[in-house]
Amino acid sequence: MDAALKALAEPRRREILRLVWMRELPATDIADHFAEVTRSAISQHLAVLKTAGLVTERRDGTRRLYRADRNEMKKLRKFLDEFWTSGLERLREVAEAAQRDKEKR
Amino acid sequence: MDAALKALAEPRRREILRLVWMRELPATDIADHFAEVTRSAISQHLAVLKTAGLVTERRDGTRRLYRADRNEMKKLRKFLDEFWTSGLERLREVAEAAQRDKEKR
DNA sequence: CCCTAATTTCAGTTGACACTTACGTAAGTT
DNA sequence: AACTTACGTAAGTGTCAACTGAAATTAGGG
Repeated sequence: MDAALKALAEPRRREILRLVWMRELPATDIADHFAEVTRSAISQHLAVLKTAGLVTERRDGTRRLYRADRNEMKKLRKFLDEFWTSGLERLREVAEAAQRDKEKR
Repeated sequence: MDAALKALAEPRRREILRLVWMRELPATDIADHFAEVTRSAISQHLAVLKTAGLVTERRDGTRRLYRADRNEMKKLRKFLDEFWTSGLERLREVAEAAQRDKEKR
């Protein structure tokens, strides 16, 4: 999830993820969508997304087809949700802070 | 939202946000939570979080109190949600891709 | 007014990262 | 076998981001 968050911090990678969200696409088609950068750059972005678990790769002859792996995005949402819902976690931290204050005195 | 995503990509900043999620905290208390880095580094992280709209700052004498601004996080959740829900956006992109294919031939 | 506390700001260093160009490679095509 | 297509990988470059240590800033107390 750490890697996924970092991967999504880059706008270009978000755009790529959008492209492969609904359908599988070969690397070339993805790269064609970006006039500003080279194929190589896109290939590297795809690698980042892949190791972050945000996309999966499937080979078909000479081509490589990419598709979003929605599971990782679900985890991200869950992570954000937990900022609200996990009151327990919050309480633990409050307790720890109080402890530190005590030690300081 | 772009800035918020980037801000959260850094683990230290996520931790800070957790600390000020439930309660207001002065910068020093926040910095004390991190033994590994200097006060200065934390101050800079706080600045990033602030310009990203993830925390608010309130001055009280010589101290500065920080607190999470949950609104921005809500926006982030919305952003993630829209990867699923905005089918219209997806359809537009599919249409554009088809157009590009046509032009290629 | 000097002093201390709390905190930011500045200058400089280092490492990470997005990028390009060039090359490598595997699978189809002629 | 030679060629082409569809990619990844390697190496090098420039920029940005996280960090440190020192100086500046701001408020309050003696």
